[in-house]
Amino acid sequence: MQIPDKPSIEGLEAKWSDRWEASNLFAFDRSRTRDEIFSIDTPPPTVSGSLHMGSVFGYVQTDAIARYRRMVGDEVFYPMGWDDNGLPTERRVQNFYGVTCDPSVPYDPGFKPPEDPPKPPLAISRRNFIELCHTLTTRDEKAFEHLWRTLGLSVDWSLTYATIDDHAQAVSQWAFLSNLERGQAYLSEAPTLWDVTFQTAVAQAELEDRDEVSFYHTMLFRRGDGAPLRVDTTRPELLPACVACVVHPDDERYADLVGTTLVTPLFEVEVPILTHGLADPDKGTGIAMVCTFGDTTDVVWWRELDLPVRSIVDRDGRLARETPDWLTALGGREAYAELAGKTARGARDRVVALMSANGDIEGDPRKITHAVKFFEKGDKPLEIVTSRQWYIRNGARDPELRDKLLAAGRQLVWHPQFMRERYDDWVKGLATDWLVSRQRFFGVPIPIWYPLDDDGQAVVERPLTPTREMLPVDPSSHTPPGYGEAQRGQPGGFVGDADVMDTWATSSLTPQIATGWAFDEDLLWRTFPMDLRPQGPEIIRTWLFSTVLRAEYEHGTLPWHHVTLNGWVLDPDRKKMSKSKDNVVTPMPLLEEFGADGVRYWAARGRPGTDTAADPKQMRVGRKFAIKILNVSRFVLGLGERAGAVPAPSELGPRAITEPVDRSLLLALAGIVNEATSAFDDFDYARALEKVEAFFWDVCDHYVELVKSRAYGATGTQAAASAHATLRRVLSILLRLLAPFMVFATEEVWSWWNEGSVHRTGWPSAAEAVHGTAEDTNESEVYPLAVWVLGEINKAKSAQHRSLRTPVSKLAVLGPRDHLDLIELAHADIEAAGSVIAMELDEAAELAVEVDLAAEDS
RNA sequence: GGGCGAUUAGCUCAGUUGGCUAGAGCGCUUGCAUGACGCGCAAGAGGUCGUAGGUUCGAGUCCUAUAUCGCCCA
Repeated sequence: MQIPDKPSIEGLEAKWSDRWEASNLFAFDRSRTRDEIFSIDTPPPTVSGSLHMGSVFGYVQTDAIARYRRMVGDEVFYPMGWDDNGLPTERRVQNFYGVTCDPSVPYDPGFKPPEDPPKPPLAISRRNFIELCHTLTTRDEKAFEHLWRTLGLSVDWSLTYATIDDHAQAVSQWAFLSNLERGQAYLSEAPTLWDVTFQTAVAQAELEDRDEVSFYHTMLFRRGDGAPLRVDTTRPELLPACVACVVHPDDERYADLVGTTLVTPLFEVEVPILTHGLADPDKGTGIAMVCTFGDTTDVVWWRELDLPVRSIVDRDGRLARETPDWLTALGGREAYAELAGKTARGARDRVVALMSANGDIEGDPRKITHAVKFFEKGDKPLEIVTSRQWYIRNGARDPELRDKLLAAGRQLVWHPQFMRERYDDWVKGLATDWLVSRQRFFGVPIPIWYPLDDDGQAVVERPLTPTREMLPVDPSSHTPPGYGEAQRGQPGGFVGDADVMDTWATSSLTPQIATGWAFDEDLLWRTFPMDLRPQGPEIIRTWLFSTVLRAEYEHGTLPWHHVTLNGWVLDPDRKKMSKSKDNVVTPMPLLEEFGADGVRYWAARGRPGTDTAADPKQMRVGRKFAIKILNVSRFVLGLGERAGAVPAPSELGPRAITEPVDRSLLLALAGIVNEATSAFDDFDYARALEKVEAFFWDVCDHYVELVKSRAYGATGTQAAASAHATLRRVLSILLRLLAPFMVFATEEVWSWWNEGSVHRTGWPSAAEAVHGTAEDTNESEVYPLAVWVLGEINKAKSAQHRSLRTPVSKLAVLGPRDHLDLIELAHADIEAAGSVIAMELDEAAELAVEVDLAAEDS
């Protein structure tokens, strides 16, 4: 046995993570069967994001659960993934290298990114761009893996996947094709929320409302009788796209105008006045112009009132260059020519100027603040354009499916339970099917081609699909079955769908990707449906929901049995961390300062679902805790090495435990084992840690002090042996109870006196704690009573500012007979620990202690 | 505007189905060189449990209202 003289936690992370890796300690044994396996659907972190404490927090909590499961005998399937496909990566590549993707630029096989990001950015080909994405994500993934290893996450690294890798692409495409075959995916030309900066469609789940300052302009429309009618709008530039005006059906001010028509100012287009319940009589003049499309309400009016499409905003956010053919009046065509090609904002200023000059605007613009829809990653308001996009049905328009999904949410066990409300709210609030196509580059291609008719027009109703063996495919470089590359773009040939899928369309399949669905059926049935999905609460509506949806489609089951939701990490001032506030705390310096166990301790103290501040003070507590584990272990294990009056460890069997104080402590330990176990079984790692930690410190501060003299042999070999055996048993059990949290300190200590890793030993049981000792529950109070008496002695010494070694010339313990009997059982330990010269027990109604200290200077 | 959560000692938080004088850590104060640890040990001060009602023999815990903060969604 090698016990260092001065144990230290420095360097334990590197030492043990290297050994664990070398010995494949956390390797998954895929020969085990489903009932023996606990499988975890680790949420792949977005590697293009920064490393911050939020990344650490939830993953540590999950790791604690994984380690517990492994110790109770489960074979833990615990893969890590990287979420690297999608817009965040594209954006990071653009900023990092100073490039933009221009699909019209030819591929340059020898391309090297510039040393310094150039301004303006360099336009590069799609293929070069994607290569840079791969380069950068590979690099980012290494940084993440290093962090995870330093933290001691017990994942099996051989199972690692990335959402852009070939396997994930194949799974994603295969699931999409399955959805298509079953009619769950469909192509539709419809008004689509469009981000003009990223030039892509976005889905409902990616929307964000932001308050924007805007201005109401009062425009004068002309009634049939020539009289003016005031219409308020915040978007006068959309006037050429006006297709109707609506008023509320109960609004008597306009009742007699309903059914008549108005002529728009400046452009002189005749539009009907219609009624609709969504027209708000209190907004502006109570009469709204309907444009295709200014906002989502316009889309509702357009659909429900059966209005024509008169679109003027192009996909780049500018007004169409060509003058629309529905503008027939000469003045209108001239006015439009001034707007063509302008941004929405520029066109607005110009159209207001033109109308003011014409007398078509009344009064001054009025400032208002209203909610405007944004793409969550964008910084310009969304436009609505009509385009052909792929959708997956999600229950928004299918009550039967919606009910199934709600039932699935009830079947899933949520930790904490109240989080389920957010899922229910989301499912009930779904307005549109899930738009999955994106007009971007670094993503999983939609695995579809379209035949071209004799005129070279795509026949979108008859998409061409690949076989499973072909996956993953890139329709822009692979050819559909039965066609040759020469037919690409030719009449009678084919054309590939140029779009990629939404990143969630792949991320929603992490259970299928990880467990080998469609490609490794043997692994699938051993690990699916998975046991646990840990994740953050902010992605219930996206990730969790879409994963439940895909599993419902593919398997008709839940993807997992349990979901744990971690809380937010707040900055030390309890504010939400975000890059814009510049209060993001990065983990590596903290790991260096407090050690992985210190940081893990902080994370594991965060209750499930509860927001927690990234508080270095808590990490310092964790660091001291880890050091204490080393030190107390050194004491316990060092006892056996002393020659002389104490027994060798090999002589310590269960029968060595003879002292009532020791048995009493072990009874308490048995209770702690039970509490920690049931807390863990309920995924409440924090409660388990709290209970065990409190007991650990109690043992260090009270039990050890109480029996220290006896352990050194002051009252004979047998009594010493009882203390040794008890201390060793308690240490062994506590190390295992703490192993899921303090992974490095416990492993280090374990290695001093055991073969193998503490992380592959069995979780302790209450029976083990009291094994071989008479379970006399009458004795359970011996230890706490003895600690209480010793505390009273200490109090007396402290009150007189005396050393704790000051002899007690006389100690009188007063109390009821049954209590005195129990205290008597610890008589010798109390005397030794309190330096008591004479101790007497006197019967009394109330428990009390009288302490006489020896004279000061003796 | 709707939903959910939080509100307990100066700070960060426990308090599991209502039951004893409401706990811990940090910080603070005062001490202590004891053969694991001074990154330690002992003792102490510090709270009308956001507010107002209600149920109950009994409420930090249950109910209602209200305030403040946070998150999610309109």
